[in-house]
Amino acid sequence: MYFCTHVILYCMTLSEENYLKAIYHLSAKSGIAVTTNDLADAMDTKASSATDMIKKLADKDFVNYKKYQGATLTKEGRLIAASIVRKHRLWEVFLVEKLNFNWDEVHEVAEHLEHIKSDKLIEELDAYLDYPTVDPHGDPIPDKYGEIQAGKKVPLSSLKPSEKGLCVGVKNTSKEFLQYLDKIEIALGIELTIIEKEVFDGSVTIAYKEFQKNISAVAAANLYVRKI
Amino acid sequence: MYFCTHVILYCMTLSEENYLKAIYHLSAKSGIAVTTNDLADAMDTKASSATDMIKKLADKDFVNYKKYQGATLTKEGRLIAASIVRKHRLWEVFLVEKLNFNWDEVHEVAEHLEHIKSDKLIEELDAYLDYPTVDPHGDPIPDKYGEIQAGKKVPLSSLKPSEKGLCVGVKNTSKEFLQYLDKIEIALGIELTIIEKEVFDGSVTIAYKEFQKNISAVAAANLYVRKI
DNA sequence: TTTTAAATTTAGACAAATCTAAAAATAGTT
DNA sequence: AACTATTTTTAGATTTGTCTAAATTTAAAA
Ligand SMILES: [Mn+2]
Ligand SMILES: [Mn+2]
Ligand SMILES: [Mn+2]
Ligand SMILES: [Mn+2]
Repeated sequence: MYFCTHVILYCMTLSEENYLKAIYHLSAKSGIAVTTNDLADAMDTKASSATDMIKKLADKDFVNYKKYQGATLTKEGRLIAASIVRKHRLWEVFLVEKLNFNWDEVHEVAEHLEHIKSDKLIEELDAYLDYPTVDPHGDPIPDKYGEIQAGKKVPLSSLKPSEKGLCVGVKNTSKEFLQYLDKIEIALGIELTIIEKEVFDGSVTIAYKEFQKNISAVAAANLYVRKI
Repeated sequence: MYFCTHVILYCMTLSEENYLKAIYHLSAKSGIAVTTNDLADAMDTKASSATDMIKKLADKDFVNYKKYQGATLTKEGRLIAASIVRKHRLWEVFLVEKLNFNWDEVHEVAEHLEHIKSDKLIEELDAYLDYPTVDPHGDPIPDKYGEIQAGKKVPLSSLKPSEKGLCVGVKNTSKEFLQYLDKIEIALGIELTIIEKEVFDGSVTIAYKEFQKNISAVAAANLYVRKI
């Protein structure tokens, strides 16, 4: 018995899946209905295109929509979106763990792999990877029911001097930031201790491994830790 | 340095790739130019659609085309088609070797995976699978230059009594035939000896493993062996 | 409250890939 | 060679996802 077979039967187009996923991510961030403009920005299209697609998704009962009021996911829409995110993140784990990809190289390929439709494929891949719970960027992998068990991660910038955190994820996943972290040898699973916070620019001095370094407020805000 | 980067830049559509692959398979079979009707049949579309696509591929210099004369691949078209077949067959190996798929389950998923565009992905996959030369059905995997080193396989039906063959592939790849082979415990790599050929219906009695069985002329014609 | 600005939707157009129906070319047959 | 049947191409229509430009609605400001 594999993941949401009853839903996959709806046989969505590539575009429908990508819009649904964008709505999923945007509404997770804001908590409220996703606006047409935000959706268009996220999808790199125009507002009129977003409106068209929202209507189509509403027709299929994947989103709730009232004119001028933005869109929210229905239970079914959320499940489909979560399954796409699940696939995306499992493939990212595969690429890093098995195929020697670096964590800054996986996203683009995963954008395509996430649309492959096969329940057996994704369940076998999950097993093959030994049921990972987070992807290479520390983002949680929804289970086959679309649920994520969130370890409550906080930005490093929220910690105070002498507090310790386990590095569990990144907010910004740009190549530039990931490569910066590589350069200063910060990776997921590393323990960080806050030494000092500079008042005037928010930069943070942290100790980890054998290092003690100062990172900018921007960097600290984009690195997630779990307090320990 | 990965496979035909200069070609992938052409950024083909899904449909273009599938037509090109169909022309590749059809022309390999017949040796001559692929007709519009044959192509339409293979693609499960109408002749008019095949004509349209042939024209588009000819515009892009992937096929040679003169009205009413059918289509042949250009060097560039053949390279792209071979790269898609290469990806298809490597993914089939992956699914069987790593994800516990049976050989009758892989084709449909591979039809989708073959369109994922990433040179690094496919080269790393190739290495991860230890550079296989044939897929789970015994079909050869083109190398990164589109070349296949064909082990000259012949249908089992062409062997005479007392001749031996190593089972290396199947012609018919339908679920039904593959499951039939599973049932009678014939798999790739098995040694077969012809005991007797029935004149009136062409059926063949073969010995393999601990068995001696009679298979139909149709089955024998669809099982490839390499004489030993 | 009126006016202005911003966000959203509608209307109409376009490219890609397909179809049906009709025309044109080729191949086969008398 | 002339006729017929088959194959192939063209013409015109349709669906999907996109766009621009214009109209409408909502939000903000005066
Ligand atoms: Mn990603
Ligand atoms: Mn990720
Ligand atoms: Mn196959
Ligand atoms: Mn195969």
